[in-house]
Parts: sequence; structure tokens; C-alpha cells
Amino acid sequence: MEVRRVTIKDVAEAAGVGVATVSRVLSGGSASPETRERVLAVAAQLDYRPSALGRNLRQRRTGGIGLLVPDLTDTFFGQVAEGVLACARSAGEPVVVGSTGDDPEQEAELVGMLLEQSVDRLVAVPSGGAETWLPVTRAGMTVVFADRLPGGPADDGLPGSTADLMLLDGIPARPPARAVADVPAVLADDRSGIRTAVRYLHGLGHRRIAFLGGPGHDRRVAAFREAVGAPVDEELVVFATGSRDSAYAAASGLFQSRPDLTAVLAAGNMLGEAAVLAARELDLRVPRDVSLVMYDDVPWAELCSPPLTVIAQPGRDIGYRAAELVLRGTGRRPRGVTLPTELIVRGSCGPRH
Amino acid sequence: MEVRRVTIKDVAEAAGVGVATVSRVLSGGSASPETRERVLAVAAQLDYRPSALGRNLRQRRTGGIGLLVPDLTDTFFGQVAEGVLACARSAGEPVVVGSTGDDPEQEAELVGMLLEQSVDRLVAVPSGGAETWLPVTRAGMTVVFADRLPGGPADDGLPGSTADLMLLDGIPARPPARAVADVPAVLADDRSGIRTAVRYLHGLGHRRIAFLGGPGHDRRVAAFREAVGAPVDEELVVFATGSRDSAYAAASGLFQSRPDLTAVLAAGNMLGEAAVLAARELDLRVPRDVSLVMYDDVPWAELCSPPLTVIAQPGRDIGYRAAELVLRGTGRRPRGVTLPTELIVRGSCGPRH
DNA sequence: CTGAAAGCGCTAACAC
DNA sequence: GTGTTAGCGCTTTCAG
Repeated sequence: MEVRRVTIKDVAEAAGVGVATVSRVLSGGSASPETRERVLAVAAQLDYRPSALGRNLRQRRTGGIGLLVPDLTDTFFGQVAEGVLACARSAGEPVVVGSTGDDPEQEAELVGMLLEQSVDRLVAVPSGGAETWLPVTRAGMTVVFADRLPGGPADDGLPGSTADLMLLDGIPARPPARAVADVPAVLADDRSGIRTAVRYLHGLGHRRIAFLGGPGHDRRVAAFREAVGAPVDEELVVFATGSRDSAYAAASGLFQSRPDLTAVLAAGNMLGEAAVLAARELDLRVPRDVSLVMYDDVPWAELCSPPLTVIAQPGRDIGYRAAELVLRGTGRRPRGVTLPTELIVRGSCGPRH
Repeated sequence: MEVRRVTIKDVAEAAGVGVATVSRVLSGGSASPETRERVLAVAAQLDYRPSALGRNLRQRRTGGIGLLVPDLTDTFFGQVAEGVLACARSAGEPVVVGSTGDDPEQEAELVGMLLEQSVDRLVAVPSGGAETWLPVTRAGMTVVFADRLPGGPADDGLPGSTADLMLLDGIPARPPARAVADVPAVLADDRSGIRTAVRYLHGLGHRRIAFLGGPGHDRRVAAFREAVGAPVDEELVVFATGSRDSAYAAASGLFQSRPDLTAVLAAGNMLGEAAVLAARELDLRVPRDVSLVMYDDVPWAELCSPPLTVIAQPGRDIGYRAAELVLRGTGRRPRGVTLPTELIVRGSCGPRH
């Protein structure tokens, strides 16, 4: 059943040359036109495929790149993944994917697995903080973060002094350690996206705007705080964990504890989904009773009624660019790239009532 | 920068034993308790990770399993992928993922890449027909299909004689070649799902029910034809290619060419999305003017208004079971498994008007 | 119970 | 130009 693979030796024998010659020909080295032709012909005829295992082992190089996302069921991360896969394919590189469930432990475990596979280039939407990522970069992995940055070790969501922290897009990123802070990242311009949304809501007359966030939305809260200006009503800032249940609970709790809020900004599409559901359950009409802006322009945003006003970020591009960075080895110039967001106004926001 | 990996040799030296001993200890072989302890200690201290490359090369075994899906942006396939990843992780196996875009050519290319990586176990939602898959199985790959079966070579969607074809779930699957027909598959019980939905619509008084399908929905049309019984109005059976645009065009065209239809069955969530959009664009009210049943119970189905009545199939389970099968080597007894579907009635269907 | 040695498929020196 | 050879890190006989 297990058909023995055709090896370079087989090709060499069949072509009446040495293995080195075959290797050279196949990797575009020098060879007499005649030999080259013969080898190529034989290789094709035998349907020879060089074993990546052998090659990688010999070259002590990695095969492929790794991709870690929190949840492939989330359309946005699906977009990111598609971007990474597209770029990797065009480079002929395989992609080993892992889903972390937004759990630092699973994330660490998956990284270990990648290391074992000699995959030393990684695109990650990080869940864990510096304590997870410091060892990884130190292990010699080339990593590029996508969509978000690792949170600080003490992830209380409430950065204390924001004064002497490194600024990325002007948002305190609380770089937990030098090495991790130097990891390039491909991010959406959260600051501008959130600011635009908040201004839009302001313009509509809203004053009590809630923020509904999830894991990894540190930069977005920070941007929210900045955009709102003045002291933020802390009760209006709530966080869920990664699950749908948790998102729903957070949204529902928010609406019930603060019936006076007039608008909510959901920092991710799962949060947005939860907000719509919770609002409906509580007989809150959108946008009459409450206005809603959601992060991520997923296809179904348009199907809601009313269609959801969203902050669109280019998931696919984020993935593609991250893969590009990691593939080109991120030569010095580690600073990553920031992609634009866009406020797409549909029907889920109205004037304050 | 590139830190040399700790190899088995390093561990052996540090522990004052031979490499063979280290290997044995780490793979649970025999060794004196004392030696074992020492080796384990040293390995842990050095943070030694055996290289999968070396191991796999030596054992001429594959590392990991492959996963090929049409599009990770489609929530359903995201669920399937999550299932596969979950199973693979619990088995400690890495997963190499590829997105085919429902294009047989890309699919073939990706399979080639997997072969090169020595990945010889594959879970696939197939796009190509027998001509793609026959060579693959013959190359010695262990493959398990998920969610659908490869279509016939002449994929006209209109099987001619259904008499002497192999029946799977009683649906003509048009097995294009012995080898491919023997590939195990994990499928949802499309036949029952579709039948239930059609009966439900019948019960509501609908007689002109349209079928909106996409790539890989051969079994579903077949089930539709069977459920409707009698000769089906062929104008009411339309197919889109994989893209969202195509789906929209198909849906829109259907509504316009046959304004007399009263219900539509969308064979996948992207088709359902398109149907909702097209209906809205044409000022068709759901369910007053047209009833809609969609395949796949994606989270947003509930967010639509009215919430969509769906045929739910367990995407995650499908992926998980498929991975299980491919991991346990699918010992003889290739027949796969069929998982139940469920009609979830929400608000998108009403009595015929 | 343990070590030495042979190779898995490949590439990169190094000879010819 | 082309062949020979020495490993890459690992497991697995085969002796001791």
C-alpha cells in the first residue's frame, strides 16, 4: 500500500548521472544543456518530487510558516488566514495553522509544536502576553504579529501611567519587554477607526457611549478612551472573554445595568453579534433605542436589519502583509505596518433620543 | 541570531550517555531507572525538543495531516477547520492548511505541495472530480473527504441514468472511479435535511420552490429532486460558482426570471446570504413574498430579520470525525460516517401567498 | 541495559 | 561539468 517514494537516487540512476547533478539541475545550477534536458525528462517521467524533509534537514532550514489565530470560526480571522495562505502559496511555502482559542496556554503549546516541526517563521494573532512571547523570540523564531499586540503581563486593561511607554500610532502599547516590542506587527489603524466612530456618534448627539471589548482589544479601549476624552464612565467599558456566551453575557449585562446608555461600540464582530442579540432580547430597538457600531466589516453586517454601521479593517490584507514580512525575514527595520480602517455608515446608528 | 538547536547529541553528551539511549528514554524504551532519570533531567534542563524533521525522515513517515477547504472566509468551513484542528491537537499532530478557492487547479497544486512535505494524510472538502483525486489516492495518500464528495468528471450537474450508480445515503453519488469511491467521507445527511426542508415548505403550501446551489452541491440537488418528486422545473434549479458575486448574480437572476417562485432553498450559507441580499434589492419581503431556507446554521442566521430558518449541519463535528478517521489510518472499512442534520425553524418561511 | 553505526533524502564541498 | 562524499537529527538493528 505504502508506495515507496521516488527519490533523487532513482532519478540519478535512471538518467545515468550522479545525485549531485540531479540536485543541481533541479535547483537551477550549472549543467550541460544535454544533461539538464535528460534529467528533467526523467524526473518528469518518474513524477519525482524532491522531499522537503530531506532538504530542510540538510539545510537546517525551516519548512513553511506557522499561523496562529484565536478562532477560525470568527470571520475576521478567517479573512486574515486567507491572506496569509494566499501569500504563502505564491511563495510556495506550506502553512501550519493552529487555533488558540484565545488561550495563552494553548498558544504556548502550539508554539512548542511548531518549534518541533522546525517551523521558525510565524504569523500570530497573539493571545498571551510578553511572558509567552519573549521566550519565543529568544528561541530564534521570526515572528510577526497580526491584528493585535501581546498585552502586558498584568493585563488589567487599565494602563497606569501612559507617559513613558512606547507609542505605536500614538496609542500606549505597553511594550512589556524589549525583545517583544521589537517584533514587527501588521495592525489596522485602530486609533483612527475608533476616533472616527466616536466622533460620528458624538455628532449624532450621543454622550453615554459604551465600549464592548474582548481579548486583545487593549489598543482599541485605549483609543476609545482617548477619543472620548475626559474621564470615561468606567461602567460603560466592559470586557468579555473569547467565547460567544461570554460576549452575550457582557452585552446583556451592559444594557441592563446602564439603561441610560445610548450607543455602543463593539470592538469585534463577535461582540457586535452579541450586542444585536442582547438588544433584541431586551426589546431595545436599533437604532431608535440604542445605536451600534461594530468593528469588522463581515459580510453579514449588511444582512442585519438595520444593516450594521461598521469600522472596516482589511483582514485579508493584514494577513497577506504579515506573511510577506515574515517571509522576507523582516530584515532590520522591524517596525511593522499600519493599514487604514474605514467607517462604513449603514443603518444601525441614529440620533440620540 | 539563529540559535543552534539543541540536538539529541547535545543531550547525550551532557548526560554522559549515547544518543541511542537518549532516543530510547524519550520514546519510552527500556533503560535503567537511574539513566532514565538523568537523561530526562538533562533534556528538560536543556529544553530539548526532538526534531520532527529528523524523526520523520528516518521513519519515512509523514509529519502531520493536511487540510484542504474551499474558503476559510466561509463560516461553515471555518467550523470544519476548527474540528480538524481540535482533533489533530489532541493527537499532537500539526495541520498544514490550504485554501482551494473551489478551484480544482489550485487544489491539485496544493496536494502536490503536501506531497512534497511528506504529508500523506489529508482531510479535504474536494473541489475537483475524480481526475484530481484518483492520482492522489494512487500516490498512496490516505484521504478522507469532508462535507462533500468529488463530482463526476463531466460535472454537468445533471446525472443521466441514476440506475446503476453506487448509492450513498440513497443518493446517486456517481462514483467516477473505484479508488475514489472507496475514499471514506464524513458527510451530513443531506438527503434527510433537504427532504425535511422541502416537506416543511410543502406543508406551508409552497409548490414552486427554487434550488440555489454552488460548487459541490451535487448531492444536495439530487436530494432536492428526489424530495420534490415529479419532474422538477429546471428553471428553478440554478447554480453559482464559488464567489459571493456569482452567488448574488444567481440569486438575483432567479428572482427576476421567475417572479412566480414562492420559496427558495439555498444550499449553502453564502448562497443564503446572496438570496437575502438579492431579495431585499428587489423589494421582495421575506417571508411574505418569498420563503427562504438556508443550509448551514451560521451564527448570523439568527441576526437576520427575520431570523433565518436553516438546515443545520454540525461543521465542527464533521471536521473532527474526518480527522479522527484519517488519523486512525482508516483501517479497512473505508465507508465513512454520516452525521444528522436538523431543520431549525425561525422566521424566514411563511405560508404561500 | 547500553553504545556504535547505518542510513532516511537531500545539498554543498570538494575532487576529478 | 559531474561524481563522490559527508553529514543534517533522528531511530533502530546489532553487538557488547
